Amino acid sequence: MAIMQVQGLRVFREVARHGSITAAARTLAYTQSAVSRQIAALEADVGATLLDRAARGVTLTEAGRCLLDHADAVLDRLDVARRDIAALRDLGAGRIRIGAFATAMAALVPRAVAAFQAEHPAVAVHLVEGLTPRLLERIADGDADIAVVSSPPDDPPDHTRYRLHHLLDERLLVAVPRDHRLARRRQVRAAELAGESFIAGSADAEQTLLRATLPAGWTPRVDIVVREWTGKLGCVAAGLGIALVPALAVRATPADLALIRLRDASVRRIHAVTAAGRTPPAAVPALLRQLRAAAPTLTARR
Amino acid sequence: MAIMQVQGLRVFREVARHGSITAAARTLAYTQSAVSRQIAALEADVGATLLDRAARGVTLTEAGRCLLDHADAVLDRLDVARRDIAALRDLGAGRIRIGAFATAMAALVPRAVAAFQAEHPAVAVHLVEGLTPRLLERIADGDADIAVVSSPPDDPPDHTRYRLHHLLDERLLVAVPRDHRLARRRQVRAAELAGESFIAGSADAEQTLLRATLPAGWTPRVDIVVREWTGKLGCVAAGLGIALVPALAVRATPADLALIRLRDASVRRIHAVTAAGRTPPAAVPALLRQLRAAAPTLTARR
DNA sequence: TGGCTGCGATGCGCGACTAGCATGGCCATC
DNA sequence: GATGGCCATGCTAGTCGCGCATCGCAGCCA
Repeated sequence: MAIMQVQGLRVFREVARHGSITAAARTLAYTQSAVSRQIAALEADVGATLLDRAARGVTLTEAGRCLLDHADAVLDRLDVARRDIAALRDLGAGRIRIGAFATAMAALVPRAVAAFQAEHPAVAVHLVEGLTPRLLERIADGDADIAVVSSPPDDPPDHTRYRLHHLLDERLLVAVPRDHRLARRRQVRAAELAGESFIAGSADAEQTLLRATLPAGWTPRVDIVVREWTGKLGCVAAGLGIALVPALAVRATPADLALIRLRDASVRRIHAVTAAGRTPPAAVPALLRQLRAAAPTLTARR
Repeated sequence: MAIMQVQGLRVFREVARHGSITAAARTLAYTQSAVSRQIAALEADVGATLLDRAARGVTLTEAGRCLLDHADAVLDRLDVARRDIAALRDLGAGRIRIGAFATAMAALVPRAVAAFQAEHPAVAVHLVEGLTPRLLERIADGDADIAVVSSPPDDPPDHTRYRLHHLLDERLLVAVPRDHRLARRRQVRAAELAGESFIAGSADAEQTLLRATLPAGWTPRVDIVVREWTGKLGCVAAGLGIALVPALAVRATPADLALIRLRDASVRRIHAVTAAGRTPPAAVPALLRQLRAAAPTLTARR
């Protein structure tokens, strides 16, 4: 048995509106016979007479009136469905869930998101900060749509599970006081920092940053631990030591200290990551474009 | 372009439920290829990818989840429509608007309606009392579904505009006091009533009742006018005169008077009338059956 | 690592469906 | 009684959709 064709309902609604099969056929660009048959099929389907045929057009029966209500609702709902999906596609609606590691949250992601929202104000943005492994989990589980993660060049996220969109390679900077012996240098080698006292964000964080590059067995001397960037850089400015600064964390060069490129430090590769097998929300490519646009502004050296 | 086939939505819902095209195909008794194509067609129609195809089954995309909501609503609504129409057809719902002239309201219609309601308690019954011409108007205008009307045998309602369902021919009775000279008779001729004093319901109502049969120029003598049947029959019992009584108005023979069949009075034909060109609500045939069942019980002479 | 299995996509062919054409019947109007 | 408008229907051709078979791909296991 035919299963209540949408086309049939559409035709039926038009017939009901016009009170005439012929008139409905005209506006639908069908022949009268086609419409007549559509109605007949619909009647056979629902098992009731829908129209009373008279000399001048047709009239709805009780069953016809009943069906018309439902047909209107159904057709309207289908229009809504079509519109909703189009809105999702054209970024007139929807949602994007973004994950990013802490440093990316400093400037890269906020700038990209701001530009994205200016372009697509109807899309809801969810932001989550986290460490790279956890962010990748979220992507794999479908709990986030896109994540900005950092990874060593020799250990990128599994490209069979993730689609990687390279954004930039993050340089590591060294912050030194204005009067430091290296303050005039544009770049230094890590080895030259041996013997310096490091001001760290946490006891072993800088070790992680330097580990890949520094000679094995060499451990930077950490005398002061300061959590916040402002405090850390304040200590540097006061001459208490030097500090490693990921380039992404720098929004503007502070006046009272120097930032020197660490020449041979392993760069961290910054990727935007999406799930490999999944069709991303339409907002993802748009945000990706903004991330790509924002990335160069943060790698340029001042 | 195809217009969002219902079948497509149904298939899509099943696929979403199972998370697998093959599994959905099995439960739908289709081949995997058919379902795969249905989904592809739906995707082309809405202009968005609905499923992510993985090695183990499929997952909904954002657009897919969006469409699923709407598809559920639409399919549910179609089921409701089907159910509603079936209910109308099977008298599990709906309404019937009945018109009837006053005398029919005394017993015929109430009995039929009572039996009908016992059979189909879900159908709402609207009752309207009125004169035959007005009732016929209502039928023609679609303001009533069925009407019980009376008409002279030689002037039935226009059968091109109305479907007539003959219920009974109503005899006219004469009510006389128990000690009246005619009280023992089973029937009388109208001519035998000449000279009698009539107790009428209204000044000229009885003339209407008798006009067709009585010799032209003969006018029954009306001395007393009493509106109500009970009062009218009370007057007869008290010996104040005799009265004409439509058979339908008699529910039980009063003990204190005699009812005599008026042999040559023009009978009134009682029809149930429906609109000729219109499909009646399903309740109409059912009520018609009850009217036909109730009619004989009111024509049988006690 | 190579066969195996399960899943979805697709080329091909046939059957069913459906729209169009032409015709016929019915009713109202002139 | 003729005419015109409206709906139903027999017939035909084009289209669509399903099934069959096959292919490609990914994960699994020995």
